[in-house]
Amino acid sequence: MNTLKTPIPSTRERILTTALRLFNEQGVAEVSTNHIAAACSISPGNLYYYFRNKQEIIRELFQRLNADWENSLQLSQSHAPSLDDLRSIVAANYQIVWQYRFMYRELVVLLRQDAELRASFLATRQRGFERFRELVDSFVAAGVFREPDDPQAVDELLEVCWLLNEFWLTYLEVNGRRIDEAGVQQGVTLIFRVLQPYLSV
Amino acid sequence: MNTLKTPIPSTRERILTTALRLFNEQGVAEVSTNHIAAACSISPGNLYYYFRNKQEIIRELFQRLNADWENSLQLSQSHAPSLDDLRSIVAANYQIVWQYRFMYRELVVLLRQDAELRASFLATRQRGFERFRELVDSFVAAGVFREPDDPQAVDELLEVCWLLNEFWLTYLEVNGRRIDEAGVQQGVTLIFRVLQPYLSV
DNA sequence: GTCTATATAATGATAGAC
DNA sequence: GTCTATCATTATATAGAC
Repeated sequence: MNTLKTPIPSTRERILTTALRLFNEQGVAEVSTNHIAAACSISPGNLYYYFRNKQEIIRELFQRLNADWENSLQLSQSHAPSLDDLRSIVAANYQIVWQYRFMYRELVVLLRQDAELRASFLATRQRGFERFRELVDSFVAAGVFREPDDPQAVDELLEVCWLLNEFWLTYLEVNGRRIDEAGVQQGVTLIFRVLQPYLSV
Repeated sequence: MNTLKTPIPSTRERILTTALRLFNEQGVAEVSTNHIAAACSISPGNLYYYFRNKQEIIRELFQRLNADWENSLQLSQSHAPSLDDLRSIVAANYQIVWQYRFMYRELVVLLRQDAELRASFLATRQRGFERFRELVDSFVAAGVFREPDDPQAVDELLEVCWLLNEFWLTYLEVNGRRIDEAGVQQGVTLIFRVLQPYLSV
């Protein structure tokens, strides 16, 4: 019955979820393969049966991040988006960023170490950004978003919002703030604060 | 004559500037005390004559960051600040962040490892933020900045600008953009883009 | 102050038994 | 699949000669 309701995670799966948790809690450099194995209650050798090295674990976690993004992008393809849709899309983005927060904390170093990982991450991220742009464009078309005089303005506002999405939770962590639903909501509020002067509501 | 024009830096000084450069280039975990010593063309043992360990080097670099901030705060105490003053203050902030960019890239992990370092960094940063707030308040008083209806708005806008100041250059690095004067200027532009709807100019 | 030599520990990783 | 045993490598750090 356990098999049906809560399937026992495979060893491989436990390694990945444990690694993600430890990386999020302590940072990549602070967590060795030995630590991960110990936290999984398996031997160090066993870990290497599933992954050739630590980098491969990181790479797989990045692939899951990418998959979650792709998934989230699918879901947000509603055709007559409202500001509430924007609100929930932004909140969903924050959730993903939080789930894989160690990556966003250490992006520069992690991407520099692995060209392949860098390429796939940036590609997915680019798609997300463009989806976000389409969303705002549709608001402009619908008159919800008043187009600014300066044609560069929309691009710049988009970039600010995207940066907030990626770094707001890190910023909260730096401040020593416990991250909870309220923290995420505050991040949503900030993005709407930036856009607010252009919203005709 | 060399002594007068460009004094030969002490070994201690060379260790610090070399460590800063390597950390900025490669990240903290990637650079060992051996690497630093080699880049200074001194023996590993000699490095330990000046610093008890790697953490002490990092801590000293943080102290220099703090000193640069304090210094910058002094300079920005002009009494009838204009928007151009704001512009140059923001640009100066970006310069400091860039000079010590490894810290801003890895803030969460670095601060967690050292409570003392964390306390002093957050204290200085808090002062900088409050100085920034005073600046904006003075603009409100002078009528340059139109106070928004929502009383929370100013706080939120300030927080967005501060976050931009701390993370914009990291964001550029993630994008693989070479950081130059233009990149910094773009960061200044973004902050003014956020504030622009409230400026009566 | 600076070096060489070395101690100690941790890490990433592999081989082979079960 | 999982473990034990083991290794090569690297990193931090110290002792003592010069």
